[in-house]
Amino acid sequence: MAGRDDAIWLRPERAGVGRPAERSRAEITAAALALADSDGLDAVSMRRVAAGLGTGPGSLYRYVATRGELLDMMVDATAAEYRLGPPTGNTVDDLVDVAEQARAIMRRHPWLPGQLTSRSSIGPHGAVVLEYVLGLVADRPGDARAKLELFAVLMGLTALFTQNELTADPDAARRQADYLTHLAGTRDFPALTALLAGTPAARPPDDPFRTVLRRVVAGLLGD
Amino acid sequence: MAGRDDAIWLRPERAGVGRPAERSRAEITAAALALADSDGLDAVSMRRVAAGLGTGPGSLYRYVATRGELLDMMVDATAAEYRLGPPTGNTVDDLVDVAEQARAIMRRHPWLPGQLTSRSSIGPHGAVVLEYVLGLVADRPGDARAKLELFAVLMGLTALFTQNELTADPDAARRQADYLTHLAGTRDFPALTALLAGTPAARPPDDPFRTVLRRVVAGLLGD
DNA sequence: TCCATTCGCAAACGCTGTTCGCAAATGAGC
DNA sequence: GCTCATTTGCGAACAGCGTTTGCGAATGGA
Repeated sequence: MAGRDDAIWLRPERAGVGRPAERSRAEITAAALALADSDGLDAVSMRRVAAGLGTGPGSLYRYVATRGELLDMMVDATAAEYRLGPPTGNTVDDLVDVAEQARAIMRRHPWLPGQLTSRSSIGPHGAVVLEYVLGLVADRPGDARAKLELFAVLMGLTALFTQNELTADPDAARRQADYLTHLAGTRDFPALTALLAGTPAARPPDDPFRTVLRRVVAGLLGD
Repeated sequence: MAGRDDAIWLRPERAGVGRPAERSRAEITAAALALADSDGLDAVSMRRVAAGLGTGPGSLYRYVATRGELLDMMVDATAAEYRLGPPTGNTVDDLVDVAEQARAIMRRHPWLPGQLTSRSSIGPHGAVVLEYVLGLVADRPGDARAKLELFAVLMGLTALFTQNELTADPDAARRQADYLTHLAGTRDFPALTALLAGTPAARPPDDPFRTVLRRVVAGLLGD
């Protein structure tokens, strides 16, 4: 009965009785994380993770009910990398700082943005970040739904931005660029043609992420 | 030699020589789409799609180089559902209208948001939408990178919102809620506790999607 | 009619997540 | 120190997946 209908965070890691486990959730999570960071998320199969730990795939199910739970644990583990100091008092600055830390973490783990946009599970470490953000906007107006939405948009938008600049598959990007330039050769896409004809923009003046995010956050706060 | 290194949109659908194909890309896409709409995206396996067409899985590879290309075709097919009339002249309004249509389309195809945030392939129908949006901001400042980013954020954010309100897996949502209320019972999460203790907000005053999106779009346009 | 070319299809390959049954290991109670 | 309920480790297996391959059948131009 490994797979309960409770969240994995509510299930006790070790039973007080019987033969003690030889491994821990943290150990398995670390192995999966290393695999994902080096070889991509597809490399995180139960077999590969188990092999990295010197065991069989079936054994992992003593620690985890499903592969999805393992992914949830990986995501939550990255949330431990935040360094959340005391707030400055400027709510927008503090929120943008959280987002900037999020982006730095996502850059260290290129598979993370995709997980944050699809899966939205919060574990012990993620809860600390959520609590911090909720504390930042505690004295602001807005109901629970609005504040949780702020958190979701903050993280989601950061994930979208980071995912765009990482462009996981360079081959797919090239195919896409080929097709768009092909369309620009026709007469049916004048705006696209004009866009691609423009100079390649020698260098972006400054990071659009900060400025866009400032505006979005300010907008969400109702300023 | 079905799998070339060109995008599927650049590969001719039918060869001019030899035995003519019995099916078409559109036919296969329609079958896959129906399967996804009714049984979810996981139901779109090469075997199931093929079975729906009364053939074997291997036969599909005469039309498509990979399953990913089939998914790309499904996504592009949904882009045909946009109704893009002449712009009103108010750029923000027109952009928000596109996003609102996107949300309506995503609601009809619950698997779409997830695809739009992960996969970002543009086909013939998607290109029409892109062209329309680029036309809306043609006379605005900003280089190509900024405008393509605007398009990506517009669609991505809409997908995030829609995905949040669809909450694909109700079981996972319950597990998540259980855990958060559990945390609210401890003393380490005062902001979260306060949030969940608040009244359940009888009814949201108006759709947050419109207002949030207006602000984000305005922010991206530099207003 | 010939023939290059394409298509349909059945079989197979390697991989996946997950389940199951049983032997081994453990600590509590006697 | 032994018993025994309980848990763990693990090998084997299952069903399903995406994809490849080889070959007979179908086609239209020469």
